[in-house]
Amino acid sequence: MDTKQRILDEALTLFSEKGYANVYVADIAERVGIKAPSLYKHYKNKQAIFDAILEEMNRRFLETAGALQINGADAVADADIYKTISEDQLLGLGRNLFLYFLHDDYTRRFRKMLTIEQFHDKRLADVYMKQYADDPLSYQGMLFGLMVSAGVLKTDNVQIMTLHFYAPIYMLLTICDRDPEREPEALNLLDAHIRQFNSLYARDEDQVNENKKKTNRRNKS
Amino acid sequence: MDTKQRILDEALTLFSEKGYANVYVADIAERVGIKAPSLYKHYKNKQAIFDAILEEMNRRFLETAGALQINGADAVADADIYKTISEDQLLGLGRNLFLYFLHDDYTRRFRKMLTIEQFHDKRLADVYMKQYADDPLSYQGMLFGLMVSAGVLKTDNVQIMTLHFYAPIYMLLTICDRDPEREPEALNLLDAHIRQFNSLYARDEDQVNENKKKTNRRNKS
DNA sequence: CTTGACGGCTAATTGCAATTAGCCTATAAT
DNA sequence: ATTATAGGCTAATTGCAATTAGCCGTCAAG
Repeated sequence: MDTKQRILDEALTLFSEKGYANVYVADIAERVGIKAPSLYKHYKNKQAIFDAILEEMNRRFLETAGALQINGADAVADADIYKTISEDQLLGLGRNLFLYFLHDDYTRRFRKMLTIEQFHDKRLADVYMKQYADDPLSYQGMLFGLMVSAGVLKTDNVQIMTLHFYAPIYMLLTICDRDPEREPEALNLLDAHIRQFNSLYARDEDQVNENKKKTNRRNKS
Repeated sequence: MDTKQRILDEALTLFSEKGYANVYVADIAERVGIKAPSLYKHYKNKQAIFDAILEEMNRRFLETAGALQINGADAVADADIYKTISEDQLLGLGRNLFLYFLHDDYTRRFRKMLTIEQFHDKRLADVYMKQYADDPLSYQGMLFGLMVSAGVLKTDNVQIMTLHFYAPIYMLLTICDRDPEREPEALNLLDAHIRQFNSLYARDEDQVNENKKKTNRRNKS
């Protein structure tokens, strides 16, 4: 069937486990079920395989961008959600993000490969930073900005609040990447983190009620 | 002079920039100012150089353990410090940790090498985790535990509070490792993070005063 | 039915980089 | 003064892994 695609897939798996230099073209071929020279019918050379993976990753990334959701509802489309977000919804947001990053097969392998090869090629460092630092921070920063405007969360500095939300998620992710057995422990910490985050940043009760009234009024009109 | 040591030093620099597999024995030799075959007078083979770096790192790590200080005062020895710690001292703690990790030449190169090679060898993943996740969390957890007992900071969950303090530092560190030009930006975020952390977790003013009285009383007796 | 593109194979070839052989000098110990 | 050792060099050697050459079967288009 689609040998060309299978090559990319197996190559990504191997690169993510051992790094580009430690993977032999023959290894990739074997996994695909062909001999090494046959690979060259599909790709010019080993580097071309690597580059094709990068391209595909870039394509998928653009497709997926902004597709993260809160409990099935499209996050950006319905800004009203954030006016009454509950602790449970915040938990959902964090868990979705964490589990998507951790379990999505393509994402996970790709992240590991980036981690290994990032100092080899500045392009990769940039992709890594964008995908795991800048983009999540700016996306969530926007969400939290909405929540703060709505009075659901309270802070002087949304950027730092976002860092407080995301940095622990990022750190737990790097822990699980290195040692998958620690995932249960990480999930517990994740929940505890988000609950504590919520109680630190949630508006006072007065403000909650105030806000609910406003929302009700708006909904009636 | 001490060629054997210079080999380790140059090798570490190269490994941290390009990864073990992409560094040629001849590169290391050139940097040291000798020819490749001469290296074998000092080390059995390339792998032995790598292993020697690991050993040396382990030795230095044990030496340095617990040597982190708050503004020059030994952190662990004088637990009283934490009873009246100020925002500035907290800033000092965070900056010291961050700048030590980021600028200490040996630490920085070693961390980059670990990052690149961690999936190649489980030992390295373990060292990385210990050095950049578990140890900092448990060390700071202990400090924060003292501060909470002393009533300087307030929380239900010291472990999560520690994560809230350290995870952003860790994340900013990984950003600067990949792109040193972002260090000024990271330092600003670091300060803002710690100030916000302090205002989120600091005891109420009542409790401050309460605590100061107690401390004074204790000091007088 | 034949032809050409596709994709597979085996058997070279190539090229590089680690390592070894073997030699040479300086110096420190006997 | 002799000699052994440490540490450097040049010139092989080795070995592996990427790549190329060249062959073959299949199958779809004409």
